[in-house]
Amino acid sequence: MSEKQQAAGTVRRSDATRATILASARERFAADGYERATIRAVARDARIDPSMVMRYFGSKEGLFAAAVSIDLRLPGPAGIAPRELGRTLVAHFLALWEKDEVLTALLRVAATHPAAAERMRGVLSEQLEPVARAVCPDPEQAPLRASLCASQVLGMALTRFVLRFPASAELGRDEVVDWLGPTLQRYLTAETP
Amino acid sequence: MSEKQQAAGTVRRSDATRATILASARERFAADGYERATIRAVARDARIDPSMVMRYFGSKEGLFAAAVSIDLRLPGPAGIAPRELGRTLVAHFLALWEKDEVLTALLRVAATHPAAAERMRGVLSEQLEPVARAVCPDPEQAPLRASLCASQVLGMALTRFVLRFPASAELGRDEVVDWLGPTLQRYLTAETP
DNA sequence: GTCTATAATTCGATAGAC
DNA sequence: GTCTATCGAATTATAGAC
Repeated sequence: MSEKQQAAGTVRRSDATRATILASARERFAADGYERATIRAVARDARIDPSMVMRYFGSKEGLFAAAVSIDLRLPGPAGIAPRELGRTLVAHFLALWEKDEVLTALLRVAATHPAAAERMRGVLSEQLEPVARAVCPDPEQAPLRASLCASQVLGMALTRFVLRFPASAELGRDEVVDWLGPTLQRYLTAETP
Repeated sequence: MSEKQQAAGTVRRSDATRATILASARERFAADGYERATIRAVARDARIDPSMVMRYFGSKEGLFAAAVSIDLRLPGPAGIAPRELGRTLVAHFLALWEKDEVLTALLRVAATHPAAAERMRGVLSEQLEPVARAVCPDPEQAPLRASLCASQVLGMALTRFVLRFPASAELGRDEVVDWLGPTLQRYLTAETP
């Protein structure tokens, strides 16, 4: 509280710098993963001094945590036609992945960074499980149903945005929805096979 | 050809050392990814000197290439009941993932290592596309059908073996086959949605 | 074949001038 | 707030003794 007061809504120079650093960090983490995304490279992209990154975020871990902080805000099952739930979820996830590089960064880093994997697990299951709990035949199966949906959504994200399989990357958004929608629909609502 | 002759079938000391190094390398790459799997750590696991790894494999790249060299040997579509193709493929992939850590290592490294991603693309699509070409309605769609199958298979491998989502990791093999089998079946044989 | 020593980089993080 | 200089540690890779 000994800091200088800051009126709400104003833009300090430091806020712009922070935002620039975070944008560069997301790009680097999404492109290279955790280890190869160096603070020096992030700083170079943001055209500032590497020591500024440390000043603002304390450490590389702090930078990563700030860069991938996000709120998915999946739509609740209310207001969606039950038969369209699978397609709606796929379309929503697709939009989230393409909006920025936060999820791509999180996925790529999660492959080798335990804390990021934990974060991915929390982000997805905490958002998907409520949906599954609301619509699947047995609410106790919500974690199972949600994890099945996650496996297909993350698998498509992996082949499309991370591994860049041509046939996956070149699919139109509508085609992805048409193919994966029924899969998620079944994972959520079908009786146990 | 100036090397000492080696009768086929005998086991040199160096062959045992090579095999030990490769086993340790697979474990480390599977657990830590490319950057954090250091030659020193591999050597320590194999209880040999780090310089021996360089002597045998020339470089870290060479070690990785040798550690993940594998032949999937997917069963051809011949001899499988067409209606059981999806389930058969899922069961076969599951067995391959659990046989050793080669595929887990390849997947984890592929997230940040372009050469590994290229290898994963080749390994999977070259094995899956022929199957898809033989059974899908329009052979021209084989790459598309194969990439859809890959997205679901790799997605399950990701959540089960790499990110270790509890609900995915605790699934029994039969449950995985029951849930994913129909998905692959549809990706391979369904009419374009 | 095996090991020691070390070269050559590169990284995260810190100290401190301005 | 910004930058220079640098520390200490870790890495891959090489040279060479034994």
